Amino acid sequence: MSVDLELAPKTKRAAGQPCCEPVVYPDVEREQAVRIATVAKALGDPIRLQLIDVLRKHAGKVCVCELVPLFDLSQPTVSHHLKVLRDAGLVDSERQGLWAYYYVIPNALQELSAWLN
Amino acid sequence: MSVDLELAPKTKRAAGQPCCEPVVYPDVEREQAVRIATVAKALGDPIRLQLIDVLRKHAGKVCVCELVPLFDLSQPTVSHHLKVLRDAGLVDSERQGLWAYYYVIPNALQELSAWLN
DNA sequence: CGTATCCATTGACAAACATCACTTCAATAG
DNA sequence: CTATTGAAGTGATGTTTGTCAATGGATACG
Repeated sequence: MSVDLELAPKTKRAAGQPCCEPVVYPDVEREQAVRIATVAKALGDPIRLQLIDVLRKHAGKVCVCELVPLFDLSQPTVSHHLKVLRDAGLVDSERQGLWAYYYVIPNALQELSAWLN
Repeated sequence: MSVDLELAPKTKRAAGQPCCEPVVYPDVEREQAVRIATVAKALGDPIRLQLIDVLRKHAGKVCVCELVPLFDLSQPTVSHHLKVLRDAGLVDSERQGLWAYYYVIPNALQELSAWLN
């Protein structure tokens, strides 16, 4: 992110004076923040976090029919969470006949991870 | 997380047979998932992500009056986001006279970061 | 005192979200 | 072709979220 803002000095001031200098926020940072926050938001549900966890641990493609019984949720609800993860760019799926196999998109978590470290 | 589940083999099967073996989901994992998802959820808004970013970059305590002008938001809204971050255990604040200074709680992001890596 | 300032809280409201029952679609089996 | 099955889509519903205007509480200043 590298928000290189010179924040105003944190000193007390006389009444009537403005607290801080006006600060301009760079738009570039904002776009990156939106991207990272989108990923974080998708992970911000325990079910989805566990879905990603299972998919990552399995290191391959996992059938939806194996994912549904892991949770105490209806099949459409699990399907909905998978769609949220797909819309956020974290997973993708592949159909083989009746079955649908999901997998984590490589490096999808990288920008968030890099920002955290 | 280490979800050590033996997922059912992803082989096709005859009609009338159940798709997967019943799988039990361990409760311990669930609690950790809830904790990590709580942190991720708090970061799942661009404003809050930028707030955390500024607080981390500044490596100290930052006055609210310096944070508000960074965003095109009303002061109560910024205050609300700071409260969400505090409720999630990511930041804490300290009052000095009229001013309130926020800072990132050390290691608050560690469990999420560790899970991602 | 009285007034100004910083910040949090409240109330309100539209938008987004999580969930389920129901339905639809595609593909396979018989 | 028909019936069955896996998975996605729809509609409805109750909850949560993001935002602001208005208010309140505490502190500093004169």
